[in-house]
Amino acid sequence: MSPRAPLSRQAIAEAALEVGDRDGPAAMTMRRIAGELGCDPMALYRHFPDREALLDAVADLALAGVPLPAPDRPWDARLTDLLTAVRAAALGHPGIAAHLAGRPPLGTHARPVLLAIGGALADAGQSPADVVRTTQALIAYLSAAIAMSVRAGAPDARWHQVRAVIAELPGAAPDDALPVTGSDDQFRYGLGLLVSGIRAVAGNPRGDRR
Amino acid sequence: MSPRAPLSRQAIAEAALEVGDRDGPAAMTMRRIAGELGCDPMALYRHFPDREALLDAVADLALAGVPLPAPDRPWDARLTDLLTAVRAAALGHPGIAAHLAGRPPLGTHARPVLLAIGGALADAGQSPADVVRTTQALIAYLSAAIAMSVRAGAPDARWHQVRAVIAELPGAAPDDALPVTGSDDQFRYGLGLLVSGIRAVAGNPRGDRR
DNA sequence: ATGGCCCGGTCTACGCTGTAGACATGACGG
DNA sequence: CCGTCATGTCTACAGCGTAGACCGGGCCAT
Repeated sequence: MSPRAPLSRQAIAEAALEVGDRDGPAAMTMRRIAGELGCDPMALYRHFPDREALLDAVADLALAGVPLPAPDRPWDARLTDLLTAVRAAALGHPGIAAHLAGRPPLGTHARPVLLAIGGALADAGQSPADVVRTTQALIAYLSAAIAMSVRAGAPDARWHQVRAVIAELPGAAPDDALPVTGSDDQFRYGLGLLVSGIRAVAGNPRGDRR
Repeated sequence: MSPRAPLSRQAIAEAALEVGDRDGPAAMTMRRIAGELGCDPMALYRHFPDREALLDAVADLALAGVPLPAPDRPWDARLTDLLTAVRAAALGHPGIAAHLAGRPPLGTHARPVLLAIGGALADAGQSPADVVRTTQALIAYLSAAIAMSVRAGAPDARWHQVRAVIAELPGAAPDDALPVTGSDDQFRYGLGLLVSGIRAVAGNPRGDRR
């Protein structure tokens, strides 16, 4: 009696994201997603060529609504805000954070973010070639950092062992004085390293707008 | 007639790596690996609790034989060499590079590498807490950069689109003048950014040994 | 009005997956 | 000689992605 709204890429991706959010990335199967929507699994193939494409759409959807910084702020502030916002958006769906690591965001929602990053770097005085290089480096850091940041209780706690190994270095501090893997503190620090590196190479270190 | 050498974690991981190398990460199924070894699939479970554990061992194995730099060289040279060597080792098995991205290397073969990185950073004058932070940042960059570096013909060519998007920035150079995603050049550049950042923060910028 | 066509959704079925649980075998220690 | 244990095998199951045939209904040219 309720003939259900027609499917769409958007609606499917949303349902998939909800499933993944609730039960982890492995739960995002065609059958479970279809169940969430109350339709036949094969219906999904009318909108996506295969499961991989659907998962790409989910990753992209997770980036919807990332706020873009005002373009009149200094490039380094814009850069920091952008990457922080992307990470926050991804962590808003902790169940699929790991899923994002191997899946660079390139869809509709990700493009403006990517372009904003590039714009900030251009304002830092980088050449187009360096903008490409730096953007890729930032995305690399960002995506792996997101994967690290799944909460400690998540099924994949592998990353947290990095800390344990380093704690064995001679002269290391007591374990509980070390920063937690994937913490906000940890992320900001790494981001700060990259921004410092960019500043050291850039032609516009003061960060004025051009 | 040939009763086959007994299985072992090492032998199984090697077979799995060979399968993944040859036919891609999705081909590393319990049945295919067992087939490669000429044994029953269930035999693998006598040596690994489940498939995930086996794949962890594969990731670790890919890092076997990474050369450690001489400890009397400056910290930044050691750092650069280490990360470059890890990347080279991973790219020696291009079929599974993507597989490594979400799977930080923490096993037997990876530990000395991790400790060497930590040692270099300590020599750079970092506090133990900063060593942990920086190491994690480096590993984050490294693992995603490896995932980016699978050759362009690989099944997962997603990363290469980053370049295309950035090429649309106003004033960008012609597409073929931009660095190739995941190239050696690209990797070195990002690594250089991080090292510059470390140097800017470090207490021992000249890189002398302590 | 009518015939054709296509779009979106459904159904069935196939080959493959990870792995639980029972069983065989052979080595070893008492 | 018997029990115990480690190792490898076999069978079986639930679940997976998806190919291919089918079906209703809306659209459009005639």
